[in-house]
Amino acid sequence: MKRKITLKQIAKELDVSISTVSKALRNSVEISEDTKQKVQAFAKLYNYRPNNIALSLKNRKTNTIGIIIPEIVHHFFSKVIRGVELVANKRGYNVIIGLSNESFSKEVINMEMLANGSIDGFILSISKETQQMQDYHHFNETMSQGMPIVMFDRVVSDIKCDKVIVDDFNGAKKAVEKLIQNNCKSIALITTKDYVSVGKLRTQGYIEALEDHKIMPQSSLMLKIDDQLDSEEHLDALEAEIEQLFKSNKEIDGVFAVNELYALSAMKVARKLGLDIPNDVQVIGFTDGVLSKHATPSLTTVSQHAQHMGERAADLLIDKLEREYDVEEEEFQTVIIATDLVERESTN
Amino acid sequence: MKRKITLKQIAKELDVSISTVSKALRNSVEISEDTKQKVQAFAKLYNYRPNNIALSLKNRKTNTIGIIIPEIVHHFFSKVIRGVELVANKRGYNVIIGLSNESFSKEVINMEMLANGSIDGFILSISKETQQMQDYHHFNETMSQGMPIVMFDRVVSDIKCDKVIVDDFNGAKKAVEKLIQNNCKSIALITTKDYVSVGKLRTQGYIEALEDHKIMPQSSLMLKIDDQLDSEEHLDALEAEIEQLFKSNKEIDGVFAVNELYALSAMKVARKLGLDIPNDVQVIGFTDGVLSKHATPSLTTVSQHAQHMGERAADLLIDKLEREYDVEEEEFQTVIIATDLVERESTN
DNA sequence: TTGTACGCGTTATCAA
DNA sequence: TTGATAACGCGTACAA
Repeated sequence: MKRKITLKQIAKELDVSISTVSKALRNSVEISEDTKQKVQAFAKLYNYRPNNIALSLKNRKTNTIGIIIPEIVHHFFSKVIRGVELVANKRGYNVIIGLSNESFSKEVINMEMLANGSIDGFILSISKETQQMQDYHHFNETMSQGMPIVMFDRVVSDIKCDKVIVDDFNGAKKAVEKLIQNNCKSIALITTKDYVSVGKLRTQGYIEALEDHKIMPQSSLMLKIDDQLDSEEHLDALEAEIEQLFKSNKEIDGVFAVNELYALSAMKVARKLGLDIPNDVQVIGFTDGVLSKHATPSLTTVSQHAQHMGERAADLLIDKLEREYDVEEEEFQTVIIATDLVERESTN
Repeated sequence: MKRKITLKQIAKELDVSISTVSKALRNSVEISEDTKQKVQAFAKLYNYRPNNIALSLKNRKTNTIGIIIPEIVHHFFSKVIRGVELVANKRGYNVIIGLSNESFSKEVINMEMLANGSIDGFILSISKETQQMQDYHHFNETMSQGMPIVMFDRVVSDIKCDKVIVDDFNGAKKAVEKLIQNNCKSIALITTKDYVSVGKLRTQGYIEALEDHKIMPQSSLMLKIDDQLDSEEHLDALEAEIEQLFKSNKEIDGVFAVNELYALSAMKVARKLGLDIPNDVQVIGFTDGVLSKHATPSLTTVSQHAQHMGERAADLLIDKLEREYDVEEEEFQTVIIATDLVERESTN
C-alpha cells in the first residue's frame, strides 16, 4: 500500500532538488528541456498530483465552498445543492455539506467546524430554530473573520450579506390571483407560523391578492400549521387540522398552500370529504417537488427554480471570493428569482 | 476585516513563543499556571480555533469523507447522505460531496479532485455509465494509493472493497411472492437494462419467485427500460412503453416495478386503460421515496432503508480509517441490508 | 540551469 | 518552565 507520491520523493529518486521538480512540472523556462522531460515522465509514471491540502495552506485558499442546509432529504434543497455543485465544479471548487437538521446548535457547530480553514465561504439557508430564536451571532462572527456568506431562500434581512431569494410574495400573489380568476370565491390559505420568513411572505402575497380584488381576508380561512406537524410522522395531525378547516368553512372552493405537503394533504382531505378537485375545490401549492407532478390529480404549483437559485448563489459567492480586494466597499446584492406558475390538473 | 487569529499572532501579542502558546492551549503540564491562564484568556477573547488545513497537513489526515453519488435530487441518495453525515459528524468527520451525474468521466474527475489530499476515504455508488463501460481503473488506483473505498447500492463484485448493499434479490422475490399470494396469475416486471446491477438482481428475484411457484417466466411480460427514459423529460415515452406492455398482455393482473417511477407510471397507465388498482391490477414498487406514500392509491413498496445504509457505510469507512495498521490483512466486508415490504393501497 | 531558503499554521521533540 | 527547530507538501524569490 503505497502513499501518494510527493515532490520530495520524486526529487530524491531523480537526484535533483525539490524546487527543480516543482519547476519542471510547471514547465518553467528556467529548467532544461532534458530535466523537464525526465521529471515529467517520472511524475506521469507515478501519477503525481499536487497535494490539495498543502496548496490550501500555502495559498490560504481551499477552493471549497461550504453549504449549510436544514435538511437534505428534500427536493428543494437537493436541487439547490445540485445547482451549487454544478457551478462550483465548473469554476474549480468543491462543495462540502453540513446539515443543521433545523437545529440552531447544529447550525452553529457545523459552521464553526467548517469555518476553521476548511472552506472559503458559505452558502446557507437558516434553520427554523434559528429563525425562531433570532440569534444570528454566528453569521456575523463568520463574516467579521473575512469569510463571505451567501444566504438563500430563508434569509434574514438584518444580516448584511449576499442573498438569493425566491419572489415569494409575488409568487403567492399570482397563485391566488389565478384562483380568483378561476372564479374561486372563498380561498383558504394553509401556511406556516409567521417566523418562517418565506411562509410570512407567501401569506402576505395571499392577503394582498385578495385585497386587490376587494375580497376581505378572513382569519378563519388562514390555517397556520405548527412546524412540528411538518414531519412525515405527523401527517395525521396535519390532515386533522385541515379537515377541521374544511368542515368549519364549507364554502371553501380554493386552497393556496405554501408548500407541497400541505397542498397534497389538502387534496387528500378534500377528496375524503367527497369534494372533487378541481370542480369543487381548486388547489395550488408552492414548491419544486416531484410530488406535485405525480399527484392525482397533478398539482398546480408555483415553481421556485431551486437549481437556478443554487447556481446564482454559487456564482455570487465565487465572484466575491475571486474579486480583487479593491476597497472594502462591502456592497451586497440580493438576487430575486422569479417564480413560474405551473398549471396542472388541480386548477381549471 | 480581520483574518482568523493564529498561534503566531497570539505569541507575538503576549510576547512568548509559538510553542508556548500551543502547549498552554492544550493545557500541557509543562507550562506554568500563570502563563496558561494568560494565554487561554487571550485565545478565548479572540476566539482562537486551530486551522483545520494546517492540522490536516501535519497529521496527514483530513477527517473528511468524500461521497460520490450519481444524482442528488433523488430520495434514495439524499437519505443515504443524511445517514453518512449523521455518523460522520458524530465521529468527528466532515462530508464532502461529488456528483457524477451518471457520467463516467465526471466520476473519475471528481474522484481525482478529492483524492489529492482533500479526504481520507470514499463512500460511493457508481454511475450507470461506469457500470456500462465496466472501466473500474479509478477505483483500483485510488485504493492502491492507500485510500479506502466503501461502495453502496450499486457495487461491482470485481472490486475488492467494503460494500453495503440492499438485499435486492430477496426484496424482489418477497414482493413477487406477495403478489402471487394475493392471487395474481400474470405478473409483469418493469425493470432496467441488465447492466444496472441492482436492476439485474431484482429481475432475478422476480424470476426465482415465479419459478418457485411453478410459474413460467415469460419474456413478453418483462419490460426492460432504457436509461434514457428515466429522466423526467421522457415520461411520455416511458408511459408509452408501459401502455404497450399492458395492451399486448391484457391478462396482466400484477406488476412488480424495480423503482418508484416505473411503478407510478404503471399505475397511471393502468388507470388510463380503465383498470382499477388494486382490484384489476396490483402493483409493488421498490424504493424509499415519498412518491409511494403520497401516490393515489398509495404504493406498496420494498423499503431499502437508505439512511441506514449511509450510516453503515460511514461506520465501515471510519472504522477502517481509524484501525491500527495491524497487518495488511485486507479483509473486506459486505454488509447486506434487509428490505421490508411496506404494504399500502396498491395491493390487496 | 539548478538549488537554497522561506512561509503557510500546527505540533512534537529536544535543548536551554 | 520556556523556546528553538523540524516536519507535513508546495511554490517562489533569490542565490549560486
